[in-house]
Amino acid sequence: MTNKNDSVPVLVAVAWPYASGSRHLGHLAGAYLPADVFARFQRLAGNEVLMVSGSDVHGTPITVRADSEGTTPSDIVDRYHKEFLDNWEKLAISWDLYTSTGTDNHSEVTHDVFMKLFEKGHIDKRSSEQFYDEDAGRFLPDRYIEGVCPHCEYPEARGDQCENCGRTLDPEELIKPISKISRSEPTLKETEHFYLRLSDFQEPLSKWLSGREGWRNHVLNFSKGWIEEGLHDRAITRDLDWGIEVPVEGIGAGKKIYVWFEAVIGYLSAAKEWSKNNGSEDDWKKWWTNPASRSVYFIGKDNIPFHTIIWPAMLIGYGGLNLPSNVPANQYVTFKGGKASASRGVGLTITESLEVFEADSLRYALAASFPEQSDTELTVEEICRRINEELVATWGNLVNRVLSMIYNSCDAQIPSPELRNDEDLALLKGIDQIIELVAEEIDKVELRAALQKGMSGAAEVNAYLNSMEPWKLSKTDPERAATVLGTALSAIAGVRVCLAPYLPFSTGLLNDVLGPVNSWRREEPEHGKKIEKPKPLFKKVDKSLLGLDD
RNA sequence: GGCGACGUAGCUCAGUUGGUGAGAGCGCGCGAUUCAUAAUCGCGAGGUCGACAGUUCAAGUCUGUCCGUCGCUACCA
Repeated sequence: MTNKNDSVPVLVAVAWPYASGSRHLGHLAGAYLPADVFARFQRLAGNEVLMVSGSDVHGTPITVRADSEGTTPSDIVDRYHKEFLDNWEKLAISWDLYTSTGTDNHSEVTHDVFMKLFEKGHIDKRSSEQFYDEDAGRFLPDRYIEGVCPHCEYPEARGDQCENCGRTLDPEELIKPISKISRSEPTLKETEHFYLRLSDFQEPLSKWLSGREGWRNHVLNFSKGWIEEGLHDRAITRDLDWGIEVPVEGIGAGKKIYVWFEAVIGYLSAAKEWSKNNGSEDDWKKWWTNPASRSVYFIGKDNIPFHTIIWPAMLIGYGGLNLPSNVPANQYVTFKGGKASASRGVGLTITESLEVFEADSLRYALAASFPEQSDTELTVEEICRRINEELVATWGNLVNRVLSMIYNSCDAQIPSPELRNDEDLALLKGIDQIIELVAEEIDKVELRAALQKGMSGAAEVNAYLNSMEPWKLSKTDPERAATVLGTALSAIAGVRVCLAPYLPFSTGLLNDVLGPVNSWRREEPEHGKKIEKPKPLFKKVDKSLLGLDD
């Protein structure tokens, strides 16, 4: 296992939340929370973690939303960026930097990557025809064009897809296309765009992917499938007002870098921004150019090709930067069988959830259901059940019963470890083994199994107490009772280490008694120390008060 | 339509490269216990591993077909 002597830099790269609307529990369970658990563990294991992300502030859905609300894209972005920051604070997501793609730094880094790929010939310029709105004086994104669907004759099909029959469309296929902006008929007009020559990277990517070990099967299969179908060059500029400027003269006004190209660069630009903020401009290289560094990308499965194909292609083209060590993409959390979606009202948003659940309780319930291998069905009922029947009953109650007994029958003093017998030591040995096993699981990003393993430690301590019956010993053999309770408290200190990455708030509540968790091992409680009258770590959820129709 | 995945106890899910009688948590039943947020501990019932066919000495695990569910299909990212 890792320790201080062979500390490894670990880049924890987290999907950039799209500032087009509230994020929901699927996003939280899919990317942000697993990343936080992983990062917290790596820090405790003594590794140098850099965990970065930020709000993705560009892209069509944001402009669409702004238009429909009669406001500006930056208003939309500000609103949701603020909401996200509030979400992260309430959940204690431990970013080293949470920024946005709207910074000057991000533009500069994006331009640098663009120009390097351009100079190396991996980006070239091509002409194509696109719909142009004469009245509005602008080119139209596909979804700004409406018309009659050629398949089902639905009258309000969008240029990218018909909502009625579900087929994907090209805008040229629409019968009687009209611009959503001016309601006039758009005309096809020639426009020039830059393309990323993904086809240049077919071979190196294929080779790179076939050497990946320890990756999740669905991630590898999906990525290899993409490559086998053949990689197509993709346009990386758009005729838009909202986005990052194209850093080349003479391509024409009103062109911006397409958001999929610049958003992934955020991982790099955020690392550089963090470096500048923290004094040493070159610190980012520790995670990006040092071959011993690990970079782990936490994303949902819908983002897989961008992180296993496109971003690696850009990195290979750029040269000298680390490719992803692992992309443990999660599957979906589903609600009533369907993918969570805030816009369609499926499932809860993070903000809504935090209004009814304590942060640690929510973190526990989601972590216990991380969709690591397959889509996982989640309901409000299930979240309550996880909290009340597992978290509170097994762990919260364990802490409370032990502290209460120490408070009531040991003079509120942490007992001495001196008189421990073989049974006591066997319990602690078992807990220490669990701590090691949990470390292995988390390091493999098997976070759900690791949490269950940690909770099994709490069950072992409960079993130990039931067998020792310190509440009886306190009447017949107070000294032995104290030893048992001291042993149980020490075991709790061990279990707490396992749960610390998952439950930062309630772990912190024990700091007064046990001291802070500073490393990945059980610390013996300070005997003789006085404790306060214990309070429960968690509140039970009263389902009847929730009033939620999931 | 094409591609990817999923379909294992009432529920949510695990099941490395095919190999002793199929697992966990919760729920349920019985018993123990009463220190603790009516919490805990022990035991138990419960599954022809979606269907059919095939490969093999041996398949939940490989192959094919079918049924069902979900997602993607490149201008959402």
